[in-house]
Amino acid sequence: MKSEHSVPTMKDVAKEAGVALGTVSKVVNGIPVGESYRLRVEEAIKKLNYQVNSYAQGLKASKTYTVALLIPNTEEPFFASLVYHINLALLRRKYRMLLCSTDFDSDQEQEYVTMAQQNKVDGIIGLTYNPHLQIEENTPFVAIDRSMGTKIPCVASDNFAGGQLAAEKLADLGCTNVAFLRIGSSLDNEPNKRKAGFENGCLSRGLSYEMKILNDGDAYEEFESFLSEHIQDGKLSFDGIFCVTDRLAYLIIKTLRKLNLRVPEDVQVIGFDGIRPFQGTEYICSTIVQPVPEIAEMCVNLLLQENLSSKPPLVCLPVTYAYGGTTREPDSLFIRIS
Amino acid sequence: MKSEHSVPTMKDVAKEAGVALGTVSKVVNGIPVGESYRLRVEEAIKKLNYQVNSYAQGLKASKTYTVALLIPNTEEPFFASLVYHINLALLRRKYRMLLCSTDFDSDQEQEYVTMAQQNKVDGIIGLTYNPHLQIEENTPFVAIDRSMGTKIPCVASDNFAGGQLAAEKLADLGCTNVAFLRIGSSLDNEPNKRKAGFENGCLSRGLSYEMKILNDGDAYEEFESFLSEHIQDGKLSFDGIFCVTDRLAYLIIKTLRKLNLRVPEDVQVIGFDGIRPFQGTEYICSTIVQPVPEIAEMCVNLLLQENLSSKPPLVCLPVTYAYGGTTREPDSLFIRIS
DNA sequence: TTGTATGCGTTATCAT
DNA sequence: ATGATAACGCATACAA
Repeated sequence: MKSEHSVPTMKDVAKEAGVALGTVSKVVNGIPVGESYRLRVEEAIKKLNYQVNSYAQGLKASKTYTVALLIPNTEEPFFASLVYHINLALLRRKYRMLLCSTDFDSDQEQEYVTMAQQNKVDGIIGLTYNPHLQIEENTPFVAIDRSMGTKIPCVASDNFAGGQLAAEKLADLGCTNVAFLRIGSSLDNEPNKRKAGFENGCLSRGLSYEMKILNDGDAYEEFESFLSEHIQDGKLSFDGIFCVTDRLAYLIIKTLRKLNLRVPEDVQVIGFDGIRPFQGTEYICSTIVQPVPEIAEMCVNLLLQENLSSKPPLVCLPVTYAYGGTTREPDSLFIRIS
Repeated sequence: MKSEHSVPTMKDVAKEAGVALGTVSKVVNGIPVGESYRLRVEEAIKKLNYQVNSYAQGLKASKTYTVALLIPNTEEPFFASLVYHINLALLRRKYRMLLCSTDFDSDQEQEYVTMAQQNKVDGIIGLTYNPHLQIEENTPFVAIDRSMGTKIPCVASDNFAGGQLAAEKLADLGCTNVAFLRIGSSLDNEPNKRKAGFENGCLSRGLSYEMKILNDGDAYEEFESFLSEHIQDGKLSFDGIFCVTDRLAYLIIKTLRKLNLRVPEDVQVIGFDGIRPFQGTEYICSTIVQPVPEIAEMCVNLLLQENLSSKPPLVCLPVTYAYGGTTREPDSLFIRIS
């Protein structure tokens, strides 16, 4: 007999329960049905250990309750956190998540978009770098950190405000001469606004500042020489540094210590992202924290929202400052202020 | 007309190319077909921007090229790395990955197994904690770090050897009196063998050792008092500590420094896992490195292997020691030895 | 209210 | 070699 070897189908359940196929379908989908029928069907389902086949469902309904997430990787802590929170936000809504690691590769990004569409996903969330990414009109797409035209909503932190906040914090903490260090994609994306925000903050608070901006290919060593050049008699000419990411801040702090500069006594450092080495531990440095859970929630909401017409082109979520050991203690700050 | 609004199907392509449905299917699947037909079909596919529907394929073939990964979360660095490498290993084989974050919750673990089976996944890879996880016979399953019976292969690092290696390294580095600190699941899983391996290593190298073992619920502070109790005149009675994970090592190192003990001068610390704060940066501490890429590859290989009969019950992969700043410099070691 | 029949997009088995 | 047709498992419009 067939049903012995293969997984049971609705037909098997119907036969077992002695009812019609449609009745089983209704029971499965919670559509009202005669009490006695329902019981018999439920019993049969348990007996056969029946489970609906999502693929048949998806084919029928052309709705698959699946969303693809395109992200460079899951090892870099910020990405890892994003993946986790988006996964949770989706699972809460009974959606499944197809994870696609793109490794920053434009071709892979395009490939996975195609793959996702073959899979008839209900939507795609993407943190991508390919400036020419082709997306079918009929596949909802939400971008993270990069605007891809008015038809595609973009969700990001308020990077400009974050830059401003960093400048203001450094000013509050007593800095007068600061630097902005940046390395990363030269692509026009949202995180690039951190620079403008920082400049703006420096100007409004009367901080004198300098910038050192590298591109992705450039050697990190350029930062080392930049810093060395600004040391005179063992003293750095900056008393505050804003790094575009916590990752860079981490490296810069190591370099500063190698140069016999104390952090935060000689120079205070603020990063951006809000990375912790492990879950539940302290921040790796003083930092502007991105609201990752909120970003995740917003992406999923926008993606699954029915009325596509009212989708905003850009959503910026508020960031916060957090102490992480590389700026003056918050306590000493209170003393100074009061 | 219909094909204007919905996505094109094979039928649309057939009509466009003026050939039969079956012919299109053959072209799509690379089955030989008359040259002129093939060209016409390919042209029609491009013109309509046709893509095969994986859901219809999956329904027909009851093979979906999808694998589910059950893991507590993707934020903890070790899990994040595992997710990344498993994702790559699957994508290399043209398999898709369904990510399920379980948050260490037994009910969620069971729920996602059921969900995955409904999705007719071709297999499940799981790093789970539910001791009673029910898995359908016909769904291939590979476990990470925990044996779940002889029918389910388990892939793990060689945790016993790792524990041994830690003891041997500490001995090589000049330690004579060491401690083993552990916190974590009391469940019977592979990482628990680190303790036995360490004891074994200590015995064979004549190290005297002490153990402090906490369970998941216990307060971290117990380690602090344990360490405090072992300080006399500002000196710790251990010169080496092996922590069951890098995470714990990280916390312990912070505590040691708070107690005015220098690492590695006063006490050397070795962790386990091989965590880096960011991709491409140095290890967070001296550590026993788990071969994550190899674990990932092995899981995927075992899962997709055809002959289910020859699946080994337990595969242990070799670990390595890596210097990470919390043991004596490898250079000074060479000098000492030579 | 319950049962029956059709179609979702593909693949594969047949005749042609 | 090509084209028609059935079947995969489910949902639903429709008939009973």
